[in-house]
Amino acid sequence: MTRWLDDDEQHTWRGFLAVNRMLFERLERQLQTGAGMPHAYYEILVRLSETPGRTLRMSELATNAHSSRSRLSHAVARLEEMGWVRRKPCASDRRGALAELTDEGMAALVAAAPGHVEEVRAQLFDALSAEQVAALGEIYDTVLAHMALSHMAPSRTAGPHMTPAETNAGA
Amino acid sequence: MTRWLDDDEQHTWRGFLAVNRMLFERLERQLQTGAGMPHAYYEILVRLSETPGRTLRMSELATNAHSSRSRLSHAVARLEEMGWVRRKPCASDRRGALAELTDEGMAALVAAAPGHVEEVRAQLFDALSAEQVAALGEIYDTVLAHMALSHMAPSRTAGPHMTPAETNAGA
DNA sequence: TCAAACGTGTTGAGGGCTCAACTATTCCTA
DNA sequence: TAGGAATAGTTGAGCCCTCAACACGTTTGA
Repeated sequence: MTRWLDDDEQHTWRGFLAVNRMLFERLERQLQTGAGMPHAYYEILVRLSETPGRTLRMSELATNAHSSRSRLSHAVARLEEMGWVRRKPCASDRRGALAELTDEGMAALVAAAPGHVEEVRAQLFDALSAEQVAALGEIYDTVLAHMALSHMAPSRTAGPHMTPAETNAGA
Repeated sequence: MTRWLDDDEQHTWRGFLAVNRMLFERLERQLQTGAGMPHAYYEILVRLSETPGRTLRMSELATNAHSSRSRLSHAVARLEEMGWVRRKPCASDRRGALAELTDEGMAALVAAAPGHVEEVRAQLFDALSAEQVAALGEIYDTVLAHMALSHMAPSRTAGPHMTPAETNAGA
């Protein structure tokens, strides 16, 4: 019943896993030692910095930074301790909260950016041609569109993943 | 000085980040609720299951599963508690340790695999044509080859510690 | 031969994340 | 316009991971 991965899919999937783990490990290390923050925090600062007024509702920030509400709440608490973000009440909705990037936070981001971009370049883009970069971007767009759809469509039946080798595909 | 990302690169990079966070979030959730293990542990079980004798040296297992030694050590401790893996001394090198997949561990993997594969398919491969799958696999191969090289031939010019490099907006 | 260097694996502290439960506010509708 | 449902955000427990330090076995070279 299970639609196991064929050889091409298996190969691509293992490449995906390897690239992701290695790339993120290196990015995290670079950001942590070079700028004292994990990548998730960097992303939060970036999104705030791109917003006019450098201020966003928590929930909107969560969406932009691909974060859960809970994760963002913990993260902003930490970022507040560091003095990089400030919480403010939301005038139009008293349930809400606003997160505002402080000048110190902006400075931390400006200081972190060059080293981070260099690492992304060194690990990823330096390996790829312009055509490959474009192709990769299109593939990601396709996947994102698909994920957004499947998020609304229901019915997840049980099904399998990597073949446990010894059981053979049967497993 | 900084070689910022151009528009295509920026677009691809943001797609990469979005796909990765969403995909892993869904995979982790599926595996956790469906099989009671995080993806990192699933990967460890897979690598062991693929080895004749279902046994590997810790360091080799770490490499295969894209794990640090420390992470693997913690993980195997946990997997031992669950009864899915057993540690054994290594005869040829008394520093070493072997990790062996137990029958219970194999059963857990066989039970977990269908649901996991289905999720990978639903979230990723169902969105892509065979050509896209192949193209993606080649791109990952390229990146992996590049990463392996840059790992040995260092000379990261900017140095591991970046001085908060004053300048430039961007982010 | 034996000490220094190296390799292998473990440990514990600390931090980030998920999950579920919770408070507070706003929306919806009868 | 009250009451329930939905939304916004927070919190704490528990788990996983990283980092640095450690223990111990092996290799090397003077």
